[in-house]
Amino acid sequence: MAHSSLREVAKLAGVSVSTASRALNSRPDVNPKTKARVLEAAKQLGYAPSSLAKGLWSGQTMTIGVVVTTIMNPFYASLVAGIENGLSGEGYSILLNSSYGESEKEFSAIKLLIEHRVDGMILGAVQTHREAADLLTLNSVPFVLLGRNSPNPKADFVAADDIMVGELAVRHLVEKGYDKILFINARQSYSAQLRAEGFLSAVKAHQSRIKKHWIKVVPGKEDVERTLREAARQGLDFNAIFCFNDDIAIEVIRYLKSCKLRIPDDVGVIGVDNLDFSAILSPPLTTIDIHKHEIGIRAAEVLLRRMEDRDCPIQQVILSPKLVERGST
Amino acid sequence: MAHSSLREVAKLAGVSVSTASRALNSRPDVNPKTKARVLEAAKQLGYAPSSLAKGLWSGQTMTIGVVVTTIMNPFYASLVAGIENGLSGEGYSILLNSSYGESEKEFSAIKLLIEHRVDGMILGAVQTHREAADLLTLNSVPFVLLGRNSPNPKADFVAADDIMVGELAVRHLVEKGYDKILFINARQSYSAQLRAEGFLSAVKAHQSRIKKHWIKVVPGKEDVERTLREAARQGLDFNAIFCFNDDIAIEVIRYLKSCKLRIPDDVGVIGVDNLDFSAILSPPLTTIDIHKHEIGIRAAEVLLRRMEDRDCPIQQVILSPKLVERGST
DNA sequence: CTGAAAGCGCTAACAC
DNA sequence: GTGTTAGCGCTTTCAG
Repeated sequence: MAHSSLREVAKLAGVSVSTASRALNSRPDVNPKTKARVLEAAKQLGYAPSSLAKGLWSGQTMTIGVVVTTIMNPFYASLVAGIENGLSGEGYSILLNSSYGESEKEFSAIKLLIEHRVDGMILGAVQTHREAADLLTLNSVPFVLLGRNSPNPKADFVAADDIMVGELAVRHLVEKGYDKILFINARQSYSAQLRAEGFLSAVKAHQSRIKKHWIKVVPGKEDVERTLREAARQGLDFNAIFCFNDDIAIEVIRYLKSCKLRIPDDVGVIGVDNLDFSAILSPPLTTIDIHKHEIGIRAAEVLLRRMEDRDCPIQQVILSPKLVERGST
Repeated sequence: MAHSSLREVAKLAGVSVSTASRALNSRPDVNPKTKARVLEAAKQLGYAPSSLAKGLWSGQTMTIGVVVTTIMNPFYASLVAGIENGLSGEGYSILLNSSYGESEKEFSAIKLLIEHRVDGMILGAVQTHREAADLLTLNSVPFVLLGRNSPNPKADFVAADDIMVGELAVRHLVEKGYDKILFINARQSYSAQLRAEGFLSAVKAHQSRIKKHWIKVVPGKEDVERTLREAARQGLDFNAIFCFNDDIAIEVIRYLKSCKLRIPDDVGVIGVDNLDFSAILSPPLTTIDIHKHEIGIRAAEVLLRRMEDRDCPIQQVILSPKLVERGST
């Protein structure tokens, strides 16, 4: 026995489909007795109204598409949880797709979501495929970017203030007396670019108290150790490392420990993201909290606003990061 | 400008809807030139076929509903990622809903998913509401349970061998020379019950080498410290703690450290789940890996099998856990 | 208060 | 090869 339709409910209740529909939607103009009969029939059949048919009619599916790199990454998991918090209260469900950081997959994910007629989308920032952007506008699907993905996006987005992230890190390290700073940055993302900008401008601002600084880019966290070995070979005598995120910071700490370097005495380490486990490392990791969960919540809010008024002014929310000082600096 | 329909594509290409449909679905019986014209029109309009209409017709939505406690929990995040891995290759998308461990929310999530006409569901184990189960069977929606939720489930499930989890922990602790073992268990879940069973049977099997043992139940990880304080007050002189999961193990370690107890010398600690951060704690946490990601993948496989043959025999996959020995024991 | 009928976008017979 | 039409499940005018 498959899903039962409104027709079957109506038949069982001995009324017409339209009456059944009215009853189930609690319309005022229906005899209480009839209504009761319909409700009873529905319950008996385990009737669940088809969102498909409803959506086809109303043009609303009550689903929101979400594309992130991968939910395995606790950072994105928090983000998605935030989105859910902001959304499920309004009756929306999340249609989840992963891009695994590949622009190609991101494109097909977006396409798929459009086909599913999601009412809106929240897009974790890969460099969005040109074709994807076209599709989005041609179908005029409301969407919000997680993190700005270009210097001057003409779309709604919610992001951390990445320039400030770079600045905060440097300022903190300087205050702690470190004067030879290595920044291990991630590759590619616009976020990374902005953090480098913030890093450099802060270095300049504090130039009297900073002897040396370097920026090294790693493709992934697997490459951290190799990069640090190289740095050693090149004679980089850093006494502090600013890591693009906590994931990288872990690798850094692991390597430094294996070199018998003491943290924070010989080398200070600071990360970004404030992941749950950061607090329980030893030493506990100093990090910059960019409010990942909050970003998700705000993204949901922005999207809802956009959905309700597609012509409202562009919404660009930039959240200020916060330093969380712990034992590693 | 909203979504364009097949009719608009057809009009722009100067053909009928059926021809357009055939062209877009690469049917053999359509003139190559016509097809090209249709494809061009579709591209120009950014046409994306409506899954709603398709689903209404075909009875398939190519979506799978997933209900877990919360994606914030890295354990469930891994699970969901595993599910996605096993599913997205087949063209399915995931409709995600959280239960936050509340039976009430779980019920509405299931109901919502049925309304969305998901082709199948994967359910993280809360004690599934009676009404929910009825709805599931009445609508004959294929589903798979994550973790068995009762002694003798008549449904497909994929779960860790929880009895063995309990046994492995005890055996390992005994081999390491610990002889006074405290088991900090979780509340309510059937999993917890089975682990306790395994724990007790192993204690019995090794009774010559175990002096004392206790089981304490904690409602949540926030209650760990209080529970350990109580234990101390009661004079429990354990020298090893088996924790229901790594999350709890962290709290335990934190507390033990604050008491200046040395791990693993004064007290051994073992957890369950092998979360990513377990390896980087200090000391690194000995844990039991129940293959969370694998569980997700297998659940996807089982569901696909069930969907393709709704009458195939009940599938109950039980994965053997594996001890991961590290510094905490 | 209730029923009949049209239509949302699509596919698959069935004609031509 | 291509067009016409019915119908998937629902809501909503429009008639009674």
